[in-house]
Amino acid sequence: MSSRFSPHVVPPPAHGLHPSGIPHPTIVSPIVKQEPPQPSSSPAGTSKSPVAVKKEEEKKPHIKKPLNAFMLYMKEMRAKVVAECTLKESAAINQILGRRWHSLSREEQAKYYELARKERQLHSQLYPTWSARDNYVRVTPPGPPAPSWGSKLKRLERAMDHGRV
DNA sequence: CGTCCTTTGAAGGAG
DNA sequence: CTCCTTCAAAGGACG
Repeated sequence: MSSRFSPHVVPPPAHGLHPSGIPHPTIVSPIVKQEPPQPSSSPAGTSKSPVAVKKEEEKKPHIKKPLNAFMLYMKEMRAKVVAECTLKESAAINQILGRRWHSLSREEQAKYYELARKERQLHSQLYPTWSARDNYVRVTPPGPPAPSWGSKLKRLERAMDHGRV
């Protein structure tokens, strides 16, 4: 199995572009938003270089985690569900998506599982050194909970539901 | 303008 | 190995 890939593997993604020429959505530039018009200052000074930054990780463009099967399913069906419902709240839509997910047949679910496999495999080939922890912002405090953790505790409360009944 | 709420899956981290 | 925690999408609601 390990020999599946040609020995000519080229780990260094010097080019952020996918071999197909299609950039991956996982690549998010650190600065995507164009700041609003600024009075005074030097508007002309900063000539907008259309090129330069676009999808290269010159710096560290917060590479997102690869989407799992359900997330991929959500991306496709969400628009449809929203079109049929007057709701737009993701929280409610996601509940419907989750329900519909159970309605899928094995082959249908398998389709998304395999698709997610490719996403992960592609992600790993584009960023072999990337780690899921790189996106971690919330960290579990090693010691006892500090008083500043009031809001964060809500997360822990949900976590309790998972392992605690 | 940031966080919540909500879903499942992945994966790291701790034990 | 098992169990726990965080992030992925994502859009109104809320502070």
